Amino acid sequence: MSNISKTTDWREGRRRSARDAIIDAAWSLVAEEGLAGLSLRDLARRAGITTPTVYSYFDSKNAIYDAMFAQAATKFAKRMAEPFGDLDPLEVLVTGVRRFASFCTSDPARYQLLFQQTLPGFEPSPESYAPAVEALAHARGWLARNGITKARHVDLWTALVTGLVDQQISNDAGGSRWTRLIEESMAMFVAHCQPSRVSPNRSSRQTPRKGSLL
Amino acid sequence: MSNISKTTDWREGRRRSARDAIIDAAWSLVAEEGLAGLSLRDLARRAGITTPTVYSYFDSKNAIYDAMFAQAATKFAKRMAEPFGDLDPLEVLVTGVRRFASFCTSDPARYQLLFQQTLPGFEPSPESYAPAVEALAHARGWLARNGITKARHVDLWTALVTGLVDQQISNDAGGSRWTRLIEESMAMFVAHCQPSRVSPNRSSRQTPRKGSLL
DNA sequence: GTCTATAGCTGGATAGAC
DNA sequence: GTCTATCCAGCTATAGAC
Repeated sequence: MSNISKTTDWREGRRRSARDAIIDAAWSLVAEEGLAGLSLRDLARRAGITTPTVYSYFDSKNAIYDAMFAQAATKFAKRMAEPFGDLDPLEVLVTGVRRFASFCTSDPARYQLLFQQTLPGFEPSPESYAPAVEALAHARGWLARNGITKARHVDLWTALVTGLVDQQISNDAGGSRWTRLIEESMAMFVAHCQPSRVSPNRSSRQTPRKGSLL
Repeated sequence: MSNISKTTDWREGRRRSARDAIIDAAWSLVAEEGLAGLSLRDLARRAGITTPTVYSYFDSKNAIYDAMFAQAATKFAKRMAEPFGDLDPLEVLVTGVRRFASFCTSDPARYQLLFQQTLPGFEPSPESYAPAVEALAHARGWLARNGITKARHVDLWTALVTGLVDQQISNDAGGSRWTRLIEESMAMFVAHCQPSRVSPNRSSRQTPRKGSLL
């Protein structure tokens, strides 16, 4: 099918892993200096190359941030898409939120890049952004399994979940003061959205699904 | 009581208003350029002075941030301390959270400075920080009026409230997509904390108050 | 592709005249 | 207190040899 020679593939592969090595160095740097503290000098030094060499792989500093965003969004999507096995709807929701929280708290700089728009002058390209929306569609699926499809309730859920994660990262880094509230808060939330629910099956959907996933 | 001459008072007043003018210029700048985009050159230009003159009022750039923090924290404390008139406990809570959200969303840069620890290399001095904790004590009072005093519930409440505000600022600036959920979310929260409550009075406190306010 | 060298700019902060 | 002039450090990005 392809007429690309083995040599070209090989070079492409090398180029790719060199790019990845730079991105890896970038992540380790922002973990220490903060997301905004990324300088191309330090980055080059840590990657074992010089500043101009960085420019042979990335057009600009923002292109580096964009590659970091794309990598993070892809990992995020994969993590959210992992199957749950045989769990009932509420357990799916709780486990999913735990996953989300674990993903976020394990690397605050990554969380800041992905979910807080706080980097001056940077916004991700549509290609980099795409996996992130895909991942959020999964979250909607978790809610839908609990019969929760109203936009108002989805918004309330995003506020609750991001609030827990945000407080955890900002005020108890490394601990579990807020993440341990996940189960209780999800029970509260589901009980609020399904006031008359008796059994945890899908019998009493509040709104008909249109074209939503799951 | 004081032996300070009128002249000295006058000069002190002038010095003070000059400081205030610089801080005002700083707020208008960060509203446009973002909190991290504050440069002393631009600040001086906007304040109608030159860079060295800024240094005759503030020792460093961080001292300017600290003065901004102090001013914001003081305004915050005053806003939170305003009386509520004759409201029942739940109305007090809802009104208080609305106040908090209104304060936060009306100036995102101020919110970022006060509540998100995102400025590289800056942390407020204890003096500047003091009014902020005072204000949070008021919030505890709103909760206590609803019989909510458990640390776990207070944490859940802070996550919920900051999550709503955060989503509002990040994803619907200028709108009300999340702030309009305040009443519903507070009802959900209070119902969860007071599962057996029948009437909205203070009859069924869950935990005895120790030395808490109100 | 990788280097040395450096351009070009902006930042915070200071010296010293007035 | 306010200015002009300037220092020095850091940054992104590029030119050009190899």
